[in-house]
Amino acid sequence: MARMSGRPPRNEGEILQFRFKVAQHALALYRAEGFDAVSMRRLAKEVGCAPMTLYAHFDGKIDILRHLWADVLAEMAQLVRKNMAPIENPAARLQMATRTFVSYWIDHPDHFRLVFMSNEVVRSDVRTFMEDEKTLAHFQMFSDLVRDALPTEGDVKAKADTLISAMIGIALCHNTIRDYSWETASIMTEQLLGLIVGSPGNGA
Amino acid sequence: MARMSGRPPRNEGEILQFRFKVAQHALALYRAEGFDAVSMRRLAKEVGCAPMTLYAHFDGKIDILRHLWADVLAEMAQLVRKNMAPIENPAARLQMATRTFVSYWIDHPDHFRLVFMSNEVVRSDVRTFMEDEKTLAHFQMFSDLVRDALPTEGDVKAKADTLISAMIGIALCHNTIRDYSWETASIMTEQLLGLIVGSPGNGA
DNA sequence: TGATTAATTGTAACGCGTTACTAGTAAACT
DNA sequence: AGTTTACTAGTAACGCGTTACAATTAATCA
Repeated sequence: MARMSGRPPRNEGEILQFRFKVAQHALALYRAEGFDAVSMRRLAKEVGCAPMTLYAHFDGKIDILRHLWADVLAEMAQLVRKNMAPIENPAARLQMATRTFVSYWIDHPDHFRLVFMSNEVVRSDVRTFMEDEKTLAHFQMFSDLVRDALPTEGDVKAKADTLISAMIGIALCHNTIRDYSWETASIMTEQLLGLIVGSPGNGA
Repeated sequence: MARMSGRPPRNEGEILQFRFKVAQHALALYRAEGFDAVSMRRLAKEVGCAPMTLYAHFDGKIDILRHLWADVLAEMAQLVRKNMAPIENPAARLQMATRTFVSYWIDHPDHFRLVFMSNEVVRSDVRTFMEDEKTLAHFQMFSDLVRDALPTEGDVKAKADTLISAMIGIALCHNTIRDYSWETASIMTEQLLGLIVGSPGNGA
């Protein structure tokens, strides 16, 4: 066994190149015509391959959507950084970051739906989100902000994670549960910031 | 115009009866075989009507899913109340409620997906969630808990809403973004409770 | 050249949510 | 009875994600 003849396996560079090409088209499609336009059949037509070829290169649709997540998250992170740029004070920086983060997802419910509400993600153990370190860094950013804003160190990771989850939760509630008359998002973020920089509370 | 002949419109009671019957079957289907089993065609077969008849009585699938939301939320609220029952101290009651709430959605990711991640909900102005006051009361419960646990009054609504959003956010993050190594849910809820009863901070 | 193997294509199918439209039935009227 | 009207059943269609499988093309060997 282990014959040496026949067509050789595809170059690894070519594999990545095709995946990138598909991701590009998917992104363009999403940006131009929205979420519903990004279908496997449509995407294949756009790329110029047969619909079933996509399944040879991706595990399924969510495997393609992950690239869109990364793009949207990058856009969001860039906006946060831009709004923070002129601010010096650490607490004020954290405040601006938090406000921008929440506002972004409320102002772009379609993006929120894409990133945080793509169904079929809950089940299955397939890795879903962090395809590379860049995406992870967008979350890490808040850890740094919290660290800088805290008067005393300790609980940085816990507070940052709680902050992130809560921010996403605020966006989720505003975007989905519309009948309930929520308090303003800005008021809620203010509450959250009180949680971070406020009580000395627990810790060593 | 306005002829008096012909078959009279359906009795309002019959309308509600049919809707209730469908909701019952949908619920049984969901409880027995999970989310994916609740399809329009399958549900119609279960009810004993043609698939298209459902569309004469409901706006679409999400209009049926709303009844499942109500049921799941009721189950959750009942569990919260049961766990709170033996506790007297207001702060401890709030703590138990918060923990139970978050744990419920983490322990039942399928329920979470059903209630908070049903797609197609974001768009359109159709009322989505609160079909009756009972569902709303499950959220109101936390307002009462917060009020009782607060040393001084003020900001009850804001703190309760922030708490609810944050709890849901924690569950969402745990259920969807698995690659990121989140802090424990219990630690996060503890952080949140610090937000409520902790800092005297803002307010009158 | 022909053989071998990888990759792609094509076609069909399944069930899904949803829309449109036609035919049929049920209950009131004259 | 016959007519009018409200409702239901039925059928077909569209595009969707996905699986399965046969047919085809492409690239490397001997």
